[in-house]
Amino acid sequence: MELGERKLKILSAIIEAYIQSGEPVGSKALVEMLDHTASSATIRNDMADLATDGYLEQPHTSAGRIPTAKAFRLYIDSLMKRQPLTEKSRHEIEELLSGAASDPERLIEEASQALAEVTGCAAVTTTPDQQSSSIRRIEVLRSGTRTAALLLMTSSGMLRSRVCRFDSDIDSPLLERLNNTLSAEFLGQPLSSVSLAQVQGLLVALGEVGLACAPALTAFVELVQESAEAEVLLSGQLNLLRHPDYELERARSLLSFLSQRELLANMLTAHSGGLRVVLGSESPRPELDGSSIIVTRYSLTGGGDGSIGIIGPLRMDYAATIPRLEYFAQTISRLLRQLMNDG
Amino acid sequence: MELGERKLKILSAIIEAYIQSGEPVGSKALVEMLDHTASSATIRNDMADLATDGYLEQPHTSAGRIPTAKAFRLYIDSLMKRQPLTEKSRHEIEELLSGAASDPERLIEEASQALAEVTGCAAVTTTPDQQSSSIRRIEVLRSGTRTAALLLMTSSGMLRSRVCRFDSDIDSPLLERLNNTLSAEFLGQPLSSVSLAQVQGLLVALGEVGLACAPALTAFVELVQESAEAEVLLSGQLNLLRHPDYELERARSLLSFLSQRELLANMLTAHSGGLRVVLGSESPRPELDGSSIIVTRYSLTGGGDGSIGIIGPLRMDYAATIPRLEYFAQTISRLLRQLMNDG
DNA sequence: GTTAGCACTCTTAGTGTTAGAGTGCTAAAA
DNA sequence: TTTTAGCACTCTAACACTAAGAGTGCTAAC
Repeated sequence: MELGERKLKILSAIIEAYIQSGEPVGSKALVEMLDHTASSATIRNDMADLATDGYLEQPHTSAGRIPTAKAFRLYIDSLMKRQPLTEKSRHEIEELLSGAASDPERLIEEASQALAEVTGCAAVTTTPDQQSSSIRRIEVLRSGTRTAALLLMTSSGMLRSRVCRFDSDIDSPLLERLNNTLSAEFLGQPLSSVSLAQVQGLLVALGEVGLACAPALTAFVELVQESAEAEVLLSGQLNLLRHPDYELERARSLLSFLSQRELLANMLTAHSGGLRVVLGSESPRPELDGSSIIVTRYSLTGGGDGSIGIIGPLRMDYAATIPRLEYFAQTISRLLRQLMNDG
Repeated sequence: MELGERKLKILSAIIEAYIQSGEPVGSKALVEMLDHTASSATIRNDMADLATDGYLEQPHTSAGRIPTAKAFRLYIDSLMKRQPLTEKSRHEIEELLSGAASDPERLIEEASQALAEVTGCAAVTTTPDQQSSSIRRIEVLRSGTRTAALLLMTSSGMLRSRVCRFDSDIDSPLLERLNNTLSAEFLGQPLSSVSLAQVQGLLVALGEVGLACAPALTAFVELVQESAEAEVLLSGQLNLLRHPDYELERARSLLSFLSQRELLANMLTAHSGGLRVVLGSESPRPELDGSSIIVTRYSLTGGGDGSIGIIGPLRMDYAATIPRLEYFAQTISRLLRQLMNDG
């Protein structure tokens, strides 16, 4: 299985040509690419070997060769020469992100859009994992005779609010009591530690007003859980429709998969760190066949971190895209740390 | 231009057959549909007349006829017999919506998804117009040495929050002063009345701490403006890709148009009330050609109202879809009123 | 191990043909 | 005057056929 140097060169050339054109690559064209260092017959022999080793396949007898997933894997893991970002594109990215909001969630959303734009793929991000962050502040604010606003702030700077309805009229003392109880119980606690059981305990502790507060407590638990789970943001789906490799059916099934946020979240959070490339055909999901996912992680000082990645056709310019994605992750990490540090 | 009764029947039959099959309709098939009340030759003559009047067109000489936009217009405005909702589908809709959240924004979002599911089209809604609603509560809550959470509640029960960064460290007295000032100035005021000028006046009134509060004031104005403008929610875009009338290019350009939320918002809010059907080819937007938009409005007791509609192929089952949409609008109005009334 | 040459295969584009669907027209019938 | 039957005509879709071109695999020579 050891591939000789020439074979590797041929394989690289085929992959790069295929990435560019999307067409099968023939021996004649390869002679040019390799600067006539070998004849077409030699190249054909090597190609035949590469095909039996599973790196190449033929759409039909008299067509050129197409790299298989195995070939892409090899290319991405060792053959590929990363294309360093030009000063100009660094600048462009910097520009796109520096205008972003000071709200961390918005920053990530805007970064996601920018990434989609820069790479021409769909971009997917998760908001920072909040499992390890804690509750910084809780407020229950009256907003009507029977409604209140529930506000939750986490140590990583995320803000979540929702309207909560009570079953009966509420008054200020009730809310004050609720407020104090919630704050006393949960302030500084990690989000992951808030359990329904604990909250039910509070219901008892609140005594006669406990029952009246039940809807708020339920809403509070939901709010905490909602805050704790990383949210998945998807941008630039339309880019996929623009790419010639996606015909309608494939695009539809991919987009349909991407709209199932939980599945997507699992894919993204499944790995611990570093860059990861998942080639569609390697994954068990048939919807991902013909597509490729590149994910990496950004991290906050507070310990939280999140995923950022792109999804596009298998035939993607990895050498240029991967450094871009990494630069995005770095920049987001830096900006978020800045936000947190003097937050 | 007066069309005789038979011609109208023929036209209706053509439209309905075309809606069902998507194929050109021929005279022979029409003989069956009209229960042999006329011969194919007669029908052909009438069809020729309808074609010269601009109601029908031929893809090519030896094909059947396809209804034009003019025909659809006539059909929708007067020919069509609305298909009343069955008890079962009423129930289904009721079911889908009753499980929805008590937060009005979520309710509308979930309704939008349900509508897309029920109609098989893309659904589009706007959150209630907040121009006429007023500020019910404002809170600035400290969340870090230099950050605070800004919270805005409106009379219609909407909740908006955002993180706001200060340029220097903040303390409780500062925030209390800011809070009091904002509340005193804006509580009960309609959202539309909040102007940058007024806020800048406050900056002066706040005296020495005014400058320190500037970021919060800017954020406040942004938050108000953001709350005031109706938000456009889009669901079920994938449904469009599933429909055979949309090939890739048409779908792409439509989805691309739909992603421009401001344009969409303009289209939706352009009319005052009642149901409206916009046939794509009638609109100046080339992206909408071949598509059709049906919009109506839902309303709140508080005076605010919003749009709800669907977007799908021109060849749509209007007779069944329109009553469904109207039922959605009614139900949402009712649910929102319930929420507001004891809110 | 590499190369030139050549027969072979397969795709693609173009052409011709045919069956079928549907029309428009004309002349007769109501 | 309106409706109908009949028929010639047109156009499409499907199929088969052909020729050109691209690319391979194999063999024999270098």
